[in-house]
Amino acid sequence: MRLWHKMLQEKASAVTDECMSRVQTSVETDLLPDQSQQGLSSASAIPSSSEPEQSIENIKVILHERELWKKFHEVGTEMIITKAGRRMFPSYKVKVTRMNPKTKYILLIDIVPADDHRYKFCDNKWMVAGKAEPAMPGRLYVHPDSPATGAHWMRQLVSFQKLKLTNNHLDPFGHIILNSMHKYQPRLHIVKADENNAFGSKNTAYCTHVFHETAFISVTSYQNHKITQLKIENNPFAKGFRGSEEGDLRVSRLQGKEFPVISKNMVRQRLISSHSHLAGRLGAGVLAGHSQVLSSYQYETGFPLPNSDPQDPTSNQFPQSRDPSLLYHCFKHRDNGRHLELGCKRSYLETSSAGTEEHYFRSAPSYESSLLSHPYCAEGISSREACMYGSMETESGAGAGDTDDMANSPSINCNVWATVPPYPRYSVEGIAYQPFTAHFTSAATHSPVVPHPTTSMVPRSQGDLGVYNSASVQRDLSVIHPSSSSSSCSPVVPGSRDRSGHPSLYHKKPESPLRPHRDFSAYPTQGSISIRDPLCQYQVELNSAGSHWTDS
DNA sequence: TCTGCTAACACATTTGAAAAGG
DNA sequence: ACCTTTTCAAATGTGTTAGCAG
Repeated sequence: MRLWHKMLQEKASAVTDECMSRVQTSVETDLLPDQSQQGLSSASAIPSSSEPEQSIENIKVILHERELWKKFHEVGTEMIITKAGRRMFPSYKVKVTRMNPKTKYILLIDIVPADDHRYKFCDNKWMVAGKAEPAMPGRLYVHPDSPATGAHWMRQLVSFQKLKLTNNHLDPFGHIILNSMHKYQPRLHIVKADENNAFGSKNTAYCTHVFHETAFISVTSYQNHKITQLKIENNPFAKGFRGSEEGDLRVSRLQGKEFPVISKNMVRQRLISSHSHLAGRLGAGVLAGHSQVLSSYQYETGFPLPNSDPQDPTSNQFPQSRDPSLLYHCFKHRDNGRHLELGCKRSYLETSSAGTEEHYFRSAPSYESSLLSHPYCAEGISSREACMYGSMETESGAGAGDTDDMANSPSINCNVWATVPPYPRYSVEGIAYQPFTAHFTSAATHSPVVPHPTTSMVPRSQGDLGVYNSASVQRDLSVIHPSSSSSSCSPVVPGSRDRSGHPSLYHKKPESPLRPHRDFSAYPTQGSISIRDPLCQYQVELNSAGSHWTDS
């Protein structure tokens, strides 16, 4: 952690003292009564007296369908990840207010590890099963409407429902890559577009909002039957699995039987439930109790109750990004009873430790700064689908669990776009921000990690998808703070320029129209990235020594 | 044997183009 | 000719399941 802190300081070296002094690090969970009644969770930054009323830290974000999220969260949200990519459900939707109606903003989401553990579903509970796998490339999902004016964002719900999760490390579609059986925390970033409708320059202000009820464990198949039932009950696409009250009639219908059939998963779940339930209450006679439990649907929740605060911030210290390579993508895209073993070391609940929101906010490092250290340009964006930015950059030597340094870190939360490489040892080379279809070879030259899809690989235009890998996303944004919701913001640091003299690393021409349907593309502009070609994927490799997730 | 992953499957919803109507 | 509404097929999203692999 000390190394991590040092690196942050190095990163901040390019930032003026004035900038540092103006850093807005404190954020506040703000759940308004009326919003609570609406089932909305809001997160807003503490307003800065020196900032205009509609400055970025005043933006309020309300999580849509918060009650539904809480339902899942109380049971232990699981999100299916597949090779082809799977949507999240509940989908991430927010209501944004207090934006400057005329200012243009870019909304994006990233999903960062919530801790450095690998989990397994044991005894109907999520338990730590070991150390986490190396983090996947930290991709960002940029809302397809970005950039858009505050009036646009506030007009209606902002939906990220088309965000997809995958476990394919070589995913060519720009989906967010996750490891199965790991816990993750989605985060929303609101970035103020600069004068060029871009962000990435030093003077880019942004804020980050985290709703802890959106945390989830990624799985390739559902582990907790309660989650399955919640999904079936609430997801329209799963209506086909809604049977009668028993919920199994469809299964029997599919199998041409006249009686309900208990699926394997349900049997597993019920056995697990009965095992734990009876073991706890009866201590014996498990077999005798099975039939009763099978019919009574008594399940134990795998996640701790809300009050137990499984997303405790102090439990979320974990190494940051692990892979040195940085990738930019942008291309168009059409869019068991076996768990009864008792070898679990400690429960998922136990991995959390007590912590306060105050602690979280005060100790929050500047993990956003590097997220924004890579260029984004929405020029030419014309896709209804989102752009995704990802990073495979990693940090070696950064350890998990060093909470003290984190808590004691002074104003390192300088939320401005880095104008120099986040870390001296990293450098962007071999700029490959070229239309994928036209510069395949060139891009491939610089990107040995992610395969370069040809146009033939791209499904028909169900969605135009841009993928951007943001350096340091994993590294600097990985520590999740478990308040009911939280946010952190930054002020604008005016007058800054990137190394190439451009006002920003990512930019969009001011005249670029805002359309409902957009195509995303990116192109290099002397070290900056912009988006132009709807059928492209861009990759940039950071020149950095390989790093590994270490415990140091 | 245990555990996790994948592909195929059936069903429901969404999407978008074509047809119909005003 | 233009616009709106309706229709319908294809695409997409979903959980389940059997089988495979380490």
